[in-house]
Order: sequence, then structure tokens, then C-alpha cells
Amino acid sequence: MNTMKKPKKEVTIYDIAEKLGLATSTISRALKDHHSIGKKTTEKVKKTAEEMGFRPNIMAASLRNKKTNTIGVLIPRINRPFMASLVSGIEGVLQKRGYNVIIIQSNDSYDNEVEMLKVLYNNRVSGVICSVAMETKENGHFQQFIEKGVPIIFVDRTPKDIACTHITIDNYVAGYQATEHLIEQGCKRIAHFSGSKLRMVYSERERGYIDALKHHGIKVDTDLIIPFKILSYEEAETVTSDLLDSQNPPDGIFASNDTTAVAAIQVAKKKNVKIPQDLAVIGFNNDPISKIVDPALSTIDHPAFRMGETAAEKILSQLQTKVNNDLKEFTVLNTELIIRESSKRK
Amino acid sequence: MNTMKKPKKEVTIYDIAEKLGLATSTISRALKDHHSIGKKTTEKVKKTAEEMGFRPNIMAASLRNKKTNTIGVLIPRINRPFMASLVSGIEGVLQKRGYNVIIIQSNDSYDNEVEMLKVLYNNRVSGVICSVAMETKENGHFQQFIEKGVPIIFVDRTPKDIACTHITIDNYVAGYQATEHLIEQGCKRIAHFSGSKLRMVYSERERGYIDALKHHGIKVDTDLIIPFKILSYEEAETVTSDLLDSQNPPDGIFASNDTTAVAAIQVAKKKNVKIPQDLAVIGFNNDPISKIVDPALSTIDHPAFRMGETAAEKILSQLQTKVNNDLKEFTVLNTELIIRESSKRK
DNA sequence: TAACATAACACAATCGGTTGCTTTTATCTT
DNA sequence: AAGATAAAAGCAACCGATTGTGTTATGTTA
Repeated sequence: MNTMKKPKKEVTIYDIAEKLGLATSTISRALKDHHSIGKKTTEKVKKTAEEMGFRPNIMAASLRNKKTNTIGVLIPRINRPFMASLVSGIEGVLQKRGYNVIIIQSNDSYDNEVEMLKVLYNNRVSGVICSVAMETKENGHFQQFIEKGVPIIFVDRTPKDIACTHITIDNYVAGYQATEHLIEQGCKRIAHFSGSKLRMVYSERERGYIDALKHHGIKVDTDLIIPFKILSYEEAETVTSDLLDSQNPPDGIFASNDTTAVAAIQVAKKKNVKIPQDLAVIGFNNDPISKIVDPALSTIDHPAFRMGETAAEKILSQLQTKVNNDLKEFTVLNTELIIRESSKRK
Repeated sequence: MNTMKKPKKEVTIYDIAEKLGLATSTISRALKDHHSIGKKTTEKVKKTAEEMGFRPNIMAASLRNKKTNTIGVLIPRINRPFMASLVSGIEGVLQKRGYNVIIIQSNDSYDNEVEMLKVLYNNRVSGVICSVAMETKENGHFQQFIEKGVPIIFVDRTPKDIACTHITIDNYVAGYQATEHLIEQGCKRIAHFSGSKLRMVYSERERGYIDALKHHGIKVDTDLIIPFKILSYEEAETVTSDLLDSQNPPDGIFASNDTTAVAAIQVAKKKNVKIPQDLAVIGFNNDPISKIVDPALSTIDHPAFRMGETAAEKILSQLQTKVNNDLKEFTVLNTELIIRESSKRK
């Protein structure tokens, strides 16, 4: 037993060189089709490498080249439909191009974000794609990459005042559309479930909400703008319950994500508040649950997957053109208003 | 402008050694608290390293040590609640222990699985955690890791006849319980949405279903066992519609995942089939949608997150004890029957 | 055929930690 | 105070691919 215990030695370019009576430099160049190596030699080398079961040692190459071909992805948490799609999009593109992807979660904690970014930094990732934690106020921890000339791209949740590439949707317009839709359905008192003001995604949605009300001559009632901590289902249950029990309950809700919108629907149903007649609800993201909840949830479709793909492509192009200009580039993807039963009164 | 364009040179242990008038070996050892280095020296080295902004070059260490401290995770796809939780669990544990995690998706394709496994192999990952693609019949592509002594752990969807560590739930028992529950609610004709027979998770659930029927004296009607390709929502819509329109429609459905169970509920509702009175439904996984759908879906709680944690811990312990015994080890996690409105008749 | 261009390949340093072994220094015994 | 022993630190090879520079073989031109 245990006959194969000793792992056979790894084949290196030295072994190939010896076998063929060539120099290692020739092997190395032949394997990557360098022009200074003849055609016959190149083919012979490749064939032999294949036969011997050669696999290039990526660490050795990384060490020599001082680059890792690894992209770090730092996101709040992966087990949310939106983030999972984003990551899926990133992966799809980068895998094909031979990059490795390291995914790290901040769990929406600033401290984690700082620490995990340090991990990526120490790993000498070639680039970073990041969606900022809910808590994050300062941007100092991103600076280390900028100083080193490592491209860093922010997706969806972007920090303010940092000069690099951002990929977002137009949250202002989306918020405006969602709110206007509710107004068009006849809502007069529309509540807004708002996320942390620290994140532009939420402050912009709120700004869109406010402007839509104003433009339609509806007075903004700040009591109806409810700041959430993390926009969780549980938070929304409490908030909705309180709202509906209040003196002057809302007749519409624009929630900053689908999770809280669904919670609102469920609470309302329990209280026998009719949706959409008594309360029209619209969410944000177009998560799978939005189609399932009864009545189905109107929402804003967020192109998470495409956002991931775009981020990956952007970072690839920045890695190509080493011109590390301190550019502040914005890419804005389109959203789509999706109207379902939860808001359709007409 | 562009004053800081030139990235400052990276600090190495050579720089520290020179600054302190010590040898690089001393620096290296001091930084990892080697006993042969004095306390004062160790502290001085660490302090200086910190001050100089030293970050160890992981590639150099990997090259020398012939190990990468990277774990490869190969899963069908990440944008599913179950898989996202699994990954989340894996990450949580491995991050803390200083391992990097590379996540790769097979998209349930055998060819992708083979190719991506090659990528992980060439990256010389220290270990692999894998949940097998739906299509996969052969296990030859896993052999390369076993031969090299790289620990590979299968989670949830495990291949047959391969001697290594498996972490699963008891799908037979879960399937039995789910079915028995429906029987207890008075169901006489229970349909089963079954996944690919290639995957034990599904064949075992089906076996549990069949045995439960038998033990309760219900004849197994193979027409009621419907093989799905990928257990998608769309597939389930068609299947459910056909079932309900048939001569002798079922009065219960045990679906192998929540997605198809929810689809069944939605279709039934459209057809005015009362749930659970006319049709009791139970799913599998306890995905978020199961709580949201109306009526709420009974299901089997799958400890995905804990499964991820367990896999991570197992692989860590296998990396510790280099005793690469060709062990075939099974860990079975508990599931829980969760009864909600979709099946509660009494 | 001498003179020169070019294609093809070899040499050897390099990347930055790691570690077995050796040497030096400090501490202890009697 | 001399030798023994332990503690501390240094030396140098090593991991494996990459690449600037140097050398040789082949081909071309006058």
C-alpha cells in the first residue's frame, strides 16, 4: 500500500532544457512564442513540455515579473442576490482572460474593509474592484493602491472624492422615476426607506425622491423619510409597522432595496392593508424575491451582472495601458423601471 | 504635476537587514518569531519593518516553500442563495487563517469543470473545495490533485467512488421526512421533482421519497417522479402545469429545491388550485424566497453556511497534518424540517 | 571568399524570502 | 580563568521563470 506516496517531482523548464539539450532561456521563450526562437524549436519545445506534464510555476513568474495576475474583489457580503450577480459578472470576464479573482467580504464593516484591503495589498493584487462598506467614511485605506499605481475600480457603492474609476447607475434618476411612478398611481403621502447617507447610492435615490415630489407639487414630509441602518428585513418590519399604525399613514413606499420593500408588503398584508390600493410599494434591485412576493413587487432593475462585467473590462484595459493617469472616470449604466402588481393601481 | 509617479521601491528584508546591520536570515526568522533569535533583536526587527513599510513578498515565500496558501473553490454557480451561503461560510473561516480563496464557477458544465480545475491545478492551490457540476459523470479530473497530495473536499454535491473527504447532509433522511410530512398531512398522490440522477443529492432524496411512500403503504407511481434537467423555475412551470392538467393530478409535491417548489405554487395559484388544501407543497434548501412566497413554503433547512465552515475547517486540518492518508471520510450535517403554510393542512 | 547581417540560442543575473549548517558571541561551570 | 554549553546571528544555496547581453551558426552580398 501507499505505493504512490511520494509526489513525483514537478517538471520545470530546466528538465525540458536538459532533455532537449537547449538552454532554459530558449525553453522559456519558445513557450511564449518569442520571435527570436525558430519555428521548429518552438514546436518541439511545446510538444515536449506537454509530454512531460510541465506546468509553469506561476509564483516564480510572479516573483520575477513583479505582478500577480490576480484581481482582488472586496464587497460587503456575497450572499445577497445583487452582489452574487455582480461577482458572477466579474468572474466571467476575468476568468477568460487568465486572471485569478480573490473575493473578500467586508461584512459592511469599516474595520474589516481596512484590514481586508491590507490583505489584498500584501498579496500584491494587480487590481482591485471594490464596493464600499455601509459604514465607511474615510477613504485613506484606498490610497495605498493609488500610490502604487494599482488600478482600483469602485462599483455601485462608490466613495466620494477619490480620483479613479467609478461604475454606477444613475441613482438620482432611478429614485426620481420610482417616486414619480407612485405619484402617477395617485399616491399623495409617499414614504421613503433610505439607506445610510454615507453611501451615494442611497443619498442620490433620496434626492431623486425629493425632487420628484417637489416637481409634482407634493410637500416633502421629513417624517416620511426613514433612515435605515442596513436596510434589513427586520428593520423594515418594525418601521413599516410603526408607519402604518401612525396617525397619518403613508399611501406609498419607495424602498431603497427589495428586501425592505418585501418586508413592508408582508407587514401590510398582515395588517390587512390592501396593496396597492391602500399602499403602493416599489423596491430597488429587481432581486428574485420581487417576482415571487404576492403581490409581485414593482422595482428598479439594477444591471448587477453587467456592472460586474463592465468593471472587469475596465480593469483589464487599465492593466493593458500602463498609463496610470490619475483619471476620474465615471461609467453610468442604465436601469429600468419595472412595474408589477404592488404599485399598479390603474 | 505627476510628482509621485514613480512608485517607491518595495522594502525587502535586505533593506531591513542593511539598516540594522543584520543578516537577512535573522530578519526572516525574527519576523516569524523563530526561537533562535533573541527577544530584543526580534522586537527591533519588527519595529523597523513596520516603520519602513515592509510587506513580505508572498510570491517569493510561495516559491521557496512550494505552497501558495490559496484554496480553490469550484462551484456550479455563485448566484444562488445556497451557494452564496456556502461560499460565505468558507471565506469566513479561511480569511481568518490567512488563506486566500479563489472562487471559480463551472456553470454546471462538465467541460468548464475540467478546464477550471486545470486552472486551479496550474495555480498550485494548496487545497480544493468542490461542489460537482450537474452534468459530471467521470471523476478523472479530480485525480490530479489526489496524486499530488493536494487535499480536495467535496461539499453537498459529491461524486461517487472517490476516496477523499465528503461533507453532505443526509439527503435520504431529509427526503424521507419531507415526504412523510406530506403523507401525514393527508396527501395520497405525491409528486416528486427530482434532479439529475448523476448527483447523489437528488437520487438520495428520491430514494427517501420512495421509501417513505412504501413504508406508509402508498404505491409508487413512477409517472409522479419527474426528472428535471437543472431544477429551474421555468422547467417547474411547465411540469407543474402539465401535472395539474393531467387526468389524475397530484395532491402533494415534494420538490428537490425551493425554486421549483415556488414555481409550482405560483402556477397552482394561477390555476386556482388551493394550497395546501388541494395541493400541499414542500421544497428543499430554505432559501429566502421560501419565507416570502404566499403561502410560505415548507422546506428542509439546509445548513449551507455551516457546511462551508465545516469544509474550510476540514481542509485546514488536512493541511496541518500532512499525513496525506488516502482516507474516505464522510461528514453529515443535520437538516431540519421546516413546516410553513404551503403544507400545513391540520 | 571575405565581410557583414541576421537568425537562433546560451549565459548568468535577478526577483525576495527561507533554511540547513556554520561561525561567533554570551552565559555558565567548576 | 579556561573550557563547556547554549544562544544568537551569519553564510549561501535554493525555489523556477525571465530577460539583457553575449556568442555561434547560417545566410547574403559584393
